Amino acid sequence: MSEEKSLNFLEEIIETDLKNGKYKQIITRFPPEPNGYLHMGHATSICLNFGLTKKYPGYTNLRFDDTNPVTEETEYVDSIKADIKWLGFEWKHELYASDYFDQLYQFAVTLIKKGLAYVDDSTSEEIATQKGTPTQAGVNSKYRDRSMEENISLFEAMRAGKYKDGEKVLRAKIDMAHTNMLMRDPIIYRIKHAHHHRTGDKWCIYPMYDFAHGQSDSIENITHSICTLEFVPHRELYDWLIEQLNIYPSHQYEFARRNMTYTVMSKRKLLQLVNEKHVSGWDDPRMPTISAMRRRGYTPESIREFCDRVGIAKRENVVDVGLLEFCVREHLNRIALRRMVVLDPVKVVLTNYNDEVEYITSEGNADDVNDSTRAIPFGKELYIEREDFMENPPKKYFRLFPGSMVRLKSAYIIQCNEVIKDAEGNIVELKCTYLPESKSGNDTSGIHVKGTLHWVSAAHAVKIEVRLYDRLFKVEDPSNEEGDFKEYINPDSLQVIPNAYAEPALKDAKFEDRYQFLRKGYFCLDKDSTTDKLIFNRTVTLKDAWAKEQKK
RNA sequence: UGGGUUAUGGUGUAACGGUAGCACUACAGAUUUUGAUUCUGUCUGUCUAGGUUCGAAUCCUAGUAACCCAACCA
Repeated sequence: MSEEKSLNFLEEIIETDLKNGKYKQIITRFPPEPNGYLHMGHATSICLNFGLTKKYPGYTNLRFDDTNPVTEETEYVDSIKADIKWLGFEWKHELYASDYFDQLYQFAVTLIKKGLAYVDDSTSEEIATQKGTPTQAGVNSKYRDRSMEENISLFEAMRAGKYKDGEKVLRAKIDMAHTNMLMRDPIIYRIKHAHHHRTGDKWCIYPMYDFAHGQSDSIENITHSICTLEFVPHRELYDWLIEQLNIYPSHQYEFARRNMTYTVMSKRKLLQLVNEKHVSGWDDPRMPTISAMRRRGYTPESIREFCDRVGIAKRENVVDVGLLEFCVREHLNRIALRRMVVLDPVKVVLTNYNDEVEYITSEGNADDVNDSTRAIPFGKELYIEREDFMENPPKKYFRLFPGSMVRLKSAYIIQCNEVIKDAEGNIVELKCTYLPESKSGNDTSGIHVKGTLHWVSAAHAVKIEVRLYDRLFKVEDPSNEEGDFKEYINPDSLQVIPNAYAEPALKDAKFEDRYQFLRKGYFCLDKDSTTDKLIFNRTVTLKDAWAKEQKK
């Protein structure tokens, strides 16, 4: 039953820690900075951090890393909370690094008193020069040897607002010749006369990441502080500060960030796409943000499944977006209601059908026992998909062509007899006959056809708008290409079909429902819909063996 | 000319000195009133070179490659 699934490296560490009695429970945290929307990379981290404390005893905090008032906003706080909840996770405590500003200030004072921090008057450029390079040792600042008393009073003056932005900083006193650049007297406090989204104007000095993150972890007794690989060099400083401050020893562990093909996954790049209007906003359905994927019709289940299948490790990776699509198809196939919509219509007239309207029944979802069937109007005039008819079909084409027979889904078998064209030679109508004895459910015709088409009764068709999305970029790894990543944006990533023909049942579409437009893909209602005009987003296409066959 | 991290099929991830497995993809086939779903099968892999060992993806040595580090960002 419970065939054992292998553990990832973090689960191994945790199981060892639990087994050794190092911890009775584990505490993790998800630490977003509220300066942007969450994306699939964050989803990985969320599933990891919250998933770990679902699997093992303990809990996970949500902590906003809000130490830079210039870039952070409440709008982002709200969106982040909504996204985590939507993904299906619950945090134990909602916390903010800014909750700890008083405590962090005291930590800084402690460091100064121990002779391990000093106020530096150097300019930003001077400090950068002092740092040296990865291959050259840095040099000490001329302010490095100020007395403890002087440092204390200068730091108090910084806090009191006596200085302008950039005039002074507080630096840890470690080693300017250290091989780890981060240990070369890192800046731990800077002056920013800026309004903070939570603390308002109480502070004009703010701690840097390195002097906030680890300390916040420690205050919250985080046992496993999980972050991405680029923070590996920070771990030495993280540990050094905890040791010097003699506070609860949280530990940092790093895993490789998640990348996906045909998209970009950095907040900076996503912000550019939004600001430069390459997309309509953070929740444009083509974006890899959680809010965009929600709007597009992805389910939390499918995203969690994706994260689970990909797993975590420490090596660079670019996951095939096809796996994400597989996961969402797998879930949607189970839950989506089947409906028929013709995106690019061509009219079919059944010459031997009378003028009455007949209602045929069809299943909403064959896999769902609770789902009821629905009645669909059928009549003399119908629409089918233009690509489902060819005058001169290639081999293996088993849709409609002159003389051929196909089944109309849940209805009758029809045969094409005549093609009507306009002056320009465009096909405007197909005259067909239907086989009365071939009705679905009691077909006595004895005829087997290879093709089954979706259709909509012309007299009952409901006009809807359909938005088809394709990958946002033309290349697998836009960040790794020559030049700017925006040069590789796919110009055809959005295709709007203003007037698709839908069966009447779709008039009652609900936002929370998922639909499969037969043979066309999975769709959901978009928030731009009005009562006059329903708008549907294509979440993902169906697998298309015919399209593949044609490429050969 | 520094420090750190990582190398397993096309992609992602297992194997913890003992048969290189799983999933996605690709390909072939069966079923199908969705060319969907479902089912079956096939292909492709241990960065390189040495060494230790009865036996190495795993241990040792030497290379190679990729990524990260010089923001008063996180």
